[in-house]
Parts: sequence; structure tokens; C-alpha cells
Amino acid sequence: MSEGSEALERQAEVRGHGRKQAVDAMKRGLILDAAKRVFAAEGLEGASLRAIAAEAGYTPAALYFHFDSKEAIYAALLAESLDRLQDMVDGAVAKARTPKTRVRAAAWAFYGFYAENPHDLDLGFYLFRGGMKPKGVGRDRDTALNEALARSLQPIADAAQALGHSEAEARAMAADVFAHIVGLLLLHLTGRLRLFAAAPEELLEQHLDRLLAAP
Amino acid sequence: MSEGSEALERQAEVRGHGRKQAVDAMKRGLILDAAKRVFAAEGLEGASLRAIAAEAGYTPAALYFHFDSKEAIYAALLAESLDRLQDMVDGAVAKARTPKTRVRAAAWAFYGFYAENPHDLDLGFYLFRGGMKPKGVGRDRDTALNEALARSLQPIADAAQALGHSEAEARAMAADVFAHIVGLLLLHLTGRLRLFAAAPEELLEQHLDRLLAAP
Amino acid sequence: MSEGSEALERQAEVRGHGRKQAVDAMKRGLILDAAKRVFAAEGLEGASLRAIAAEAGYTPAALYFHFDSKEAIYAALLAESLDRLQDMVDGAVAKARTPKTRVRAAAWAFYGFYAENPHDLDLGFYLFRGGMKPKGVGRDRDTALNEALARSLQPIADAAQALGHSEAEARAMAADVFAHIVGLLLLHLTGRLRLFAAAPEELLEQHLDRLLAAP
Amino acid sequence: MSEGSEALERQAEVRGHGRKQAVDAMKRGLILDAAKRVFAAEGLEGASLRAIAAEAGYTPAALYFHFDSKEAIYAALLAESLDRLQDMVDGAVAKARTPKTRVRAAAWAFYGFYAENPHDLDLGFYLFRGGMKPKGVGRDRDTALNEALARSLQPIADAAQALGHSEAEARAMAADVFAHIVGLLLLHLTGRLRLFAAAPEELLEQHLDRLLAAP
DNA sequence: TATGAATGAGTATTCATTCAT
DNA sequence: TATGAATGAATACTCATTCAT
Repeated sequence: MSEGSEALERQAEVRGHGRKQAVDAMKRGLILDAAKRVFAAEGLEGASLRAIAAEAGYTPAALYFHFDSKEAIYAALLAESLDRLQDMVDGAVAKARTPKTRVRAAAWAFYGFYAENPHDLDLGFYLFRGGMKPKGVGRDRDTALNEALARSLQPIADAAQALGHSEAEARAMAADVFAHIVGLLLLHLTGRLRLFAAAPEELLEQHLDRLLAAP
Repeated sequence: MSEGSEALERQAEVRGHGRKQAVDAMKRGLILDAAKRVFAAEGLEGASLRAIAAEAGYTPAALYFHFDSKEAIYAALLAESLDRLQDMVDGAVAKARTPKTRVRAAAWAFYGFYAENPHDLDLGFYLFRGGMKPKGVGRDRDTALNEALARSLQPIADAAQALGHSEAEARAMAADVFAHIVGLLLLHLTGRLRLFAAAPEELLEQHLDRLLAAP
Repeated sequence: MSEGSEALERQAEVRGHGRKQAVDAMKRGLILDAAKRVFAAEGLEGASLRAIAAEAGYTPAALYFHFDSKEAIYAALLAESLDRLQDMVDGAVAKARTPKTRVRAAAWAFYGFYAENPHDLDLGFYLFRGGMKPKGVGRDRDTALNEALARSLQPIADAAQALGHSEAEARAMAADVFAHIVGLLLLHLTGRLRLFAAAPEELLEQHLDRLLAAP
Repeated sequence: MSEGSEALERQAEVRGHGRKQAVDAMKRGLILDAAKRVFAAEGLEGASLRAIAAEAGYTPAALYFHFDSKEAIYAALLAESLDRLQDMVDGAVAKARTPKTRVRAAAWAFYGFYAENPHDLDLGFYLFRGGMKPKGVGRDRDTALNEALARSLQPIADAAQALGHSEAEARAMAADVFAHIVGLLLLHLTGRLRLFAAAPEELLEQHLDRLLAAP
């Protein structure tokens, strides 16, 4: 066997491998798309593995070649959701000129994302909660998701530092905005905010005003 | 039969009735305690009717004598939780002299209650969510629970009005505090707040400071 | 103790006993009425003991003082139904002058009774079937109900004999009419007769015509 | 790969497919057999899904792979029963030369089938009744079963037309025979016919005699 | 006579997961 | 890589009946 042929073989192998990976990724993607659809239509409770498999045109058993467990599918869904979230936040922040408008832009993007995709919030809390127990991997996945989440909120911390805050203060500010928005969304989406005849957008606006008022 | 004996009989009857009621209430209480225990140990998902019955030393069927459905048990649990919450908030507010300290006291009591009883928060969100569908009066129960919740936060709105805010502003303030605390708790309890090296208590303190700063 | 007083006592006893029996019979009647209502509204499946008790304003357990079992209630219901049936048949026959019209009258009364009270037919078949197993008494009850049923159809046999048939032939004729009507009703009530675009009344009329045609 | 081998592969594929189908059909058949056994032993009431599964050597859940619901099992059982019925009727009719003997043959085959398989009658009435509600296509199934039933009785209508009856008359005749036989069977099988010391066979014979007597 | 409380057996159905093929 | 078949455990809830009071 000549060198050339070896190289060719390796190349073919590599290409074959790459193609395999690509095909696999595509299939995973199709399953996740199906999961997203089921999930959006039926909510967390209705998004059984069977339902997802059916929607994806698969047998339930087939999904186990692509994901370790149902939780793994959820986790992948959440990871992808966090990616979209980050894109939205980054996009919004990019258009803002001043640190203050960057904080506002990031906050509103964050709020808007979940207000328009309430199920993604569900997903987040489901997994960040008691889920993730069974299949061990939990730990790694958790930190990965955590990092993705932190990245999404980083623009707020960055802008806060640009405003003269210390790093600790900046982090606290990001956390504060994060918590406030999550609280508002939860109460809003469960209809509890109606009790106070309060609109979440107004409350958020006021919160940002107070937060950004010159001290 | 003399008048005296008649009176005694009536009294006995009444007492018998009262005892029956008391016994019933006690048994309901025991079941609810069992439910709380299971709930604390296994989380909402694991708190099946069977599990609750077993923990209470009953057969599943027996619970249906005391409660109409599983959701009814949850609802009772939540109602009782909201009662305790209100007691805590009212107790804290009673000790405060000025409107501002009353807001702070109420907010901290609210926060403290759920920080110490995280499962009660779960319960609230479970029921305030999609639950409550199948049996029971759903609707009635929902409004009753809503009212209990609103009552717990009323001290904040009252104090806000005492500070000179309009009724609408006062309501918004209660909603704002409510949302902020819920957000903080959720992130704290799911460990997300650690990402920002932020302590929920500090964040709440700062939020209240900003909120109560003279404009 | 004087004779008079003895008599009075006995009388009182009897009266007391009689009253007790009367009261008991009345209560049984009230329960049966309730059962009939539930039964008419919900059908056999829905007529649970609980439902009957509730409708009668009783606790399920209370019914066991008046009836041995659920089957016993059904049996009493059926007995009463058969009484009403007999009244209808007898009433119809009484108005007819000739043997042939008596056969017709009896048949139509029988048909009409069950066409208007389809649930009574259900009841009959339920009990005449596999039911009646548990509580032993089955045997006695069965023969009693059988006799009541036979009595209802006796007018047909009588009229047949009046037409010159032997006793055996007359019995066969009654059986024939009975079977034909039951068959028609069953198929009619389950909608199977529609398959043939046939009306049960016409079929019955023709059957009677053939049966009564001079040989 | 030569053409021959391709052909072989296709054949294997087809056979594989065919085998899969065959295996599936066989398993369904085994389950249905089990159901029939349970059904015969315990009656309709006792033929729970669990019992059927146990008898078939399956877990309850496994049955859901082969049938959509318990009602679907019943429906399949009935469909198969109607097939056997039709075979018997068709077979009997095929041997008869004249229209009149064809009517008689069909009627006796129909009668004989249910006299020997009383449970099939139960099944029919159960499903043709209120059943069929929950899952499954109910409607479709109902009409399919109706058609199967109608087909079984078609020979009678055909023969009636051959005798010179109009189509409507022929249909009525089929309905009449159907009703009479069902009535006889029901009374016979529940022991009610004994009341009249009447044998169902004699009554059917006489009914057919009258029906087929030249007018 | 009636109740309240409780039982135990039962119902059909759903779930995530596994494994031989 | 995917399927078909199967599992075992779980679900909430209903039933007729019993028994101490």
C-alpha cells in the first residue's frame, strides 16, 4: 500500500467520520425540533418521550441512540434555548451606545425572550430544579448550562462595570435584574400579577429606572 | 325528663357534634401533615396519593373520605401554608412603627417564610399553574387562594399608601416587592444565584433601600 | 293483669309492629324510588350504591338495613317493575272482548311497557343473567321473579286456550310472543333494527297477524 | 450484485415483512384467544384487561402494543365472531337449493351459532350497546360491525326476494327472523323459556313454518 | 336505625426504559 | 441505526361492603 493511498484512506475515513457526525447532529437537531414543537404545544407534562418520538417520526427506542434519556433531551433543548437567548441579548446590546442603554437593552431582551417563549422558562426551572437526578451526567450538564446562562447576563455586568461599579457590584446588579425579571415573568405567566392590577412591563421599567438612577 | 336533663342532652349533643367536627379536623390535619412530610421528602412529583396515604397510615381510598381529590389535598396544604404566611407577615408588621419599617418588615417576613419553607413555594407554583384542572371546584379554590395570597401582601400596599402613594402606586409597590422576592427565592433555591456570587438577602436589602428612598 | 289489658297490649304490640313494618316498607319504597330515578337517569352502570344512597338522602351503609345487597335492591326494583307490567297487561286485556283481541292487547301492552321503560328491560336481563350470584338468596328470588313474569304473560296463554289450543300449545304461543317482543325490543333499542329499515311495531303487528290467522 | 440475488433479497424482504405481519397477527390472535377464554370463564364483567393479559401471559401494558384499548380487544373479538357467524351462515345456505330452504338454512345456522357460543351473543350486545365510548374510533368500528352483522343476515333477505317479495318486504323478513331468534336465544339462555316448558328449536321451527307458508 | 370511617380489591391507562433482532 | 415487543412500576380514582359507635 503506497503512502498516497494511506493518506487517501485516512482522508476518506476522516471525511466519513465527519459526515457521520454531521448526519448525527442533523438527526439530533430534527429530534430536538420535534421536541420543541411538542413541548410548545403540550407543555412540559405532555412532552412525553413517546410524543416526541412520534412527532419526530421515530420509535421511542430510537431516541436512545441520540440521547441518553429524556432528561438529556430536555437539557439539550434548554441549551439551545439559552443559545437563542444569548443571541437575542447580544443582538440587543450591540445596538446600544451607552452603558445605561446597554443594561436596559439587555434586560428588555431577556424579558422579551421569555415573555414570548414561556415554555423555555418552564424548561429552565424544571431542569434547574429536582430534575437531572437519574442519569448521573447531571453535574457536567448543570455547569455547562449555568455557564450559558451566565454568559447571557454578562452584558449587564459589563455595562455596570462601565458605569463605574466594582466587579462585585456589577455582578450583583446582573443578579438583581435577573431575579426581578424572573419574578415578574413567573407572576405574570401564572396570572398572579393580575391580583395587583399591575403590568409586568411597567414594573420592569420602573425597576430599571431606580437601578440606573444616578446615586 | 326535667329541663335540666334536656339541657344536658342538648349540651351533650352539641359537644358530640363539636367533637365529631374536631375529630374530623384532626384527621384531616394528620393527613395534611403526612402529605407535608412526603412532599418535603420526595418533592411534588413523588407526593402521590398512595404515598401520602401510606405515610398517613391509610389506604388510598380512605383519603377520599376526607378530601375530594389529590388536588384538594394540595389545595388544603397550600391554604394552610398561606395562613401561616399571613400570620408571619402580620406578626412582623405589628411590631413595626413607621410605614417604611412596615414595608421592610412585611417583605422580610415574606422572604423569610419561603426561604425557610422552600416546599411551600413549590406548592404555590404547582397549584397556581396548570394544576387544579380535574376534580374539585378549581375556580372557587383558585380565587380563595388568590385572596389569601393577596391578603398576605396587603400590609405592604397599606404601608405604601401611608407613605403617600396612590392606591395604584401602592398596589404596584406590593407587586414589585412580591415579584422581586419570588425571583430571588427561585434563583437562590435553585442555586442560580451562586453564579453571581450574590446573596439574596443583600439583594433584597438593596432593593428595599431603593424602593423606599425618598424620591 | 286483666284480659282487657292483655288484649290492649297485644293490640298495641301488633299496632306497634304494624307501624314499624309500615314505616319500614315506606323507607324501602323511598329507597327504591331513588334507585329508580338514578337508574333511569344513569342506566345500570351508573346506578352505584353510593349514587342510590345519595339520591335517597342516605349514607351507603344505611341501605344495608333495608336491603341485603345491591343486587337485592335491583331485585326489588325488578319485582316492582314486573308488578307494573302485570297491571298494564291485565288492564289492557280487561278491555278486550274476544280471545284474539285479548292476545293482541296483551302483546301490545307488554311491548309498550318495555318500549317506554327500556331500563326495566336492562334490569330484567341483568338479573336474569349472571347477576344474583353473591348473596345466596338468588334462588328464592329467582323463582319469585320468574313467577311474576309468568303471571304477566298468562293472559296470552289463557286467550290461546280460549281459542281452542291445548295447554301446551297455549304456553308455546305465550312463549313465542314473549320471545318475539323481547327480540324486537332488544334490536330496536340497540339500534340494530335500523339496519333493516324496519319498524318494530310493524314487525310485531305482522307477527301477531300470522300467529292469529285461522289455520 | 446479480439480478437473481436482487430478486432473492426482495423476496426475503417481502417474506420478512410478511413474517413480521404474520407474527403480529398471531400474537393478536393469541391475545384474542386468551380474551375469549377469560370471557368464557368469567363473563364480560370479569374480562378485565389485567385478567386477559394474565391469561395471555402478558403484562397489561403489553396489550397496548397490540390493541388500542380494552374496547378494541372486545371489538376485535366481536369482529372475529361475526366472521365465524357469516361463514356458518354462508356455508349452510350454499347447501340449500330452493329459496325457502335457504331461508331455513340461514336461520338455523344463525340460531345454532349463538346457541353453541352464547358468549358471542353477550359480546355483541355489550358492544352494540353503550360501550365503545372512550378510546378508539367508536363510530367507524360500530359501522364496520354493523355491516358485518348485516352481511350475515343478507342471505335471508336474498332468499326472500327470490321468493317474490319486494326489497322492503325482504328486509323486513330478515329483521323478523333476526329478532325472533335473538329473542328465543336470550330467553333460552337465561332459562326463561323453561317457564313455558317450551323448546326454542320448536318455536323457531314453527315461526319459520308460518313465515314461509304460501300466503 | 343510621352514620362516619375505613378497607381491599379493583379499574384502564401511561410512562421511561431495555433488549433482542 | 432503528424497530417491535415487552416490562414493571406507577397513576388517580371507584366500588360494594363492613363495623364500631
